[in-house]
Amino acid sequence: MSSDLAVTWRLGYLFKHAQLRLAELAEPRYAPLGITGRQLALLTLFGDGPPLSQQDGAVRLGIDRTTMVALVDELEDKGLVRREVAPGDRRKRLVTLTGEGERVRAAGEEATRQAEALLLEPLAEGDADRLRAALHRVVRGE
Amino acid sequence: MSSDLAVTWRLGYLFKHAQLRLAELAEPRYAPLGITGRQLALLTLFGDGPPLSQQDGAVRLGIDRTTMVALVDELEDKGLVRREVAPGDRRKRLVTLTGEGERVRAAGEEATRQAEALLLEPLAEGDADRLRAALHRVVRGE
DNA sequence: TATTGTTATACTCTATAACTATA
DNA sequence: TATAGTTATAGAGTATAACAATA
Repeated sequence: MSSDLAVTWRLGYLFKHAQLRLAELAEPRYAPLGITGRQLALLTLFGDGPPLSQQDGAVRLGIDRTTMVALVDELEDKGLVRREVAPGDRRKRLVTLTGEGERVRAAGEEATRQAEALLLEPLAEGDADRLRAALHRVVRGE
Repeated sequence: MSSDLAVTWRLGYLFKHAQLRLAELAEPRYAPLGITGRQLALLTLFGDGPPLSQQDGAVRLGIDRTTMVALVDELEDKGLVRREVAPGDRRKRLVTLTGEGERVRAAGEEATRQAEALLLEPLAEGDADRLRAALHRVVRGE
């Protein structure tokens, strides 16, 4: 199957295939909740900490603000989030979770924990923690 | 910028952004060679070990065989690879590198080493090796 | 019948440009 | 003038279906 060619040790290959395997494990667990992994990422983002505008959220996720519009539309259509005009700046729309959105977020995060645990199963516990910490440092660039 | 919200510790987020940062570092180094990262991945795959058919290569990279057709077309148009009918099975096309393809592959792999080194710069050397090994085990699922 | 390569087609994801409203 | 949100549109990247050649 994946053999052991030089290409399988390149970071680009490893990041891509780690992502593919994680999606295989996670998406079937999100499906019963009626959401995709990307939609859950938004629920996690907007459900955590002080309310963010769409623009703020887009920057944090590394996506374009026009992409954010479509994603928020999807969640609003499902009744999982609300747009609210920001007090103090009427150009901004703060995105907050509805009760149902909060419920789906909690269930989705439990599904995420399960999928991540399965993905990391081949690693000893300390190695799993070190993997996550190393990725976090690399992504932050410090 | 990337702050320290819960979402930034999810593996899905970390894999995606690690990939984005790597691409930012690598693509400018590939550009002078006239290739993209994906094209270099093919040169690395087909330049390593015994000749592979398009189908074999597609399976190893985790892409569809119809996608492979288009990618090989690109490299063939640039004169970097050749298609050869497989001796013993006239349905198969073995993909091999031209002299120029081999030259570009070598230069590209040096560029990859530089980009990976920059990405992993925040980590101690042992941690970098452990990151790569942990990803490899996770991707192989064992 | 099954597999490999190919083509045509469609779908997903994303970004760019241009617009409205607000600052 | 600049920023936030929106819409329309276009470009990657990818997959599905159907076909020809070969096994």
